[in-house]
Amino acid sequence: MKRKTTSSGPRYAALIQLLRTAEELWNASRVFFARWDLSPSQFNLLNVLTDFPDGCTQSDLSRQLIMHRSNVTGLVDRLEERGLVARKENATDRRAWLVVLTPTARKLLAEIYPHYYAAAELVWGKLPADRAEKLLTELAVISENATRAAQANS
Amino acid sequence: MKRKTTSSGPRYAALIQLLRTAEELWNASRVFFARWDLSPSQFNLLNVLTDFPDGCTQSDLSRQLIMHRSNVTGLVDRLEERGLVARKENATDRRAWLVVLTPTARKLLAEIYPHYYAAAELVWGKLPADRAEKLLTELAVISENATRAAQANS
DNA sequence: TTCTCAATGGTGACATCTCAACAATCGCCT
DNA sequence: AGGCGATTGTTGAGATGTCACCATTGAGAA
Repeated sequence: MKRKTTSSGPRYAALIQLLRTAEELWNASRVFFARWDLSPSQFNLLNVLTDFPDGCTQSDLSRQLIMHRSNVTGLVDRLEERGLVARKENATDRRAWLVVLTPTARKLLAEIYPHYYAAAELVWGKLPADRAEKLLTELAVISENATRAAQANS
Repeated sequence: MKRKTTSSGPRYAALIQLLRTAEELWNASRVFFARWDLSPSQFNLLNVLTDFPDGCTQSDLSRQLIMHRSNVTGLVDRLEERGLVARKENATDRRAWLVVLTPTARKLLAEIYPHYYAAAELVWGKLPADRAEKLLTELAVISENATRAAQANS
């Protein structure tokens, strides 16, 4: 398995490494939530719902989770089958459902959160809070740049 | 749409933001490569292959791309249909294919790379090289921590 | 040599995601 | 009131990803 050494620009290589790291983070979260038989997307959905005690439209959910509406359908379907979520009829808008957490889901989340907090501590490790904040700020800028660069037509 | 204010630990919130940013980066790369009708995974596969002029086993590819072997099958299938990749027989190991780039793929990559380099410049923006390097180092540590934290059973 | 164990690639089942198209409904404008 | 464009959720096609299982092949131990 011979391997050539690449002589690409450093920023190009760094970008690839950045994407790689992003992927690993996501994979780690997938492994983490597998303990409760949840996917990261499922947990994110439940987590978002805790902020909306009165329920949340599927379209709202799709915006919060940055995913396509059609994807929310199946996600809610499976969570509903497991009894973690319920679709309530919406009196003011007969097109839209109101998705709400069930007590079962609240119990499950209460069990998960302490582990998640602990994991967050482990993930950030000894990195001081101000460094972590700076890292997040820089990452946010980079992410915006990436979104803009992706659509540039040059 | 009433929204409660969450009072979770800052590191927990920061972790969620980190994952969110990682997702946005990945999405941006998806938009970017759509111009050439490629998915990020397809580009990554082709890009890895440029480092292996003599070809590469599908298992090797799966390790390089950090994905399951069975996923490489379909990925190579579709790239082969498009004439970007070829499966050569392997004399020394009759189980394994040797996946190689076609001239068409090399031409396509030669067209993409300048755009990719330019995009990398845009993505990193004014961030000085030493800051970028530090960010990547910290991210790598975080990623390792995440992988470890995901498997912790406490 | 033969036997056993590991590695390779393929398949099927399934979750997750996108996109395009669709019917139902809403809301606004005339 | 009527009409029209936008929004909502669903569906189907298809790519991407995991996992478990399988037959074939390789490689080393008995």
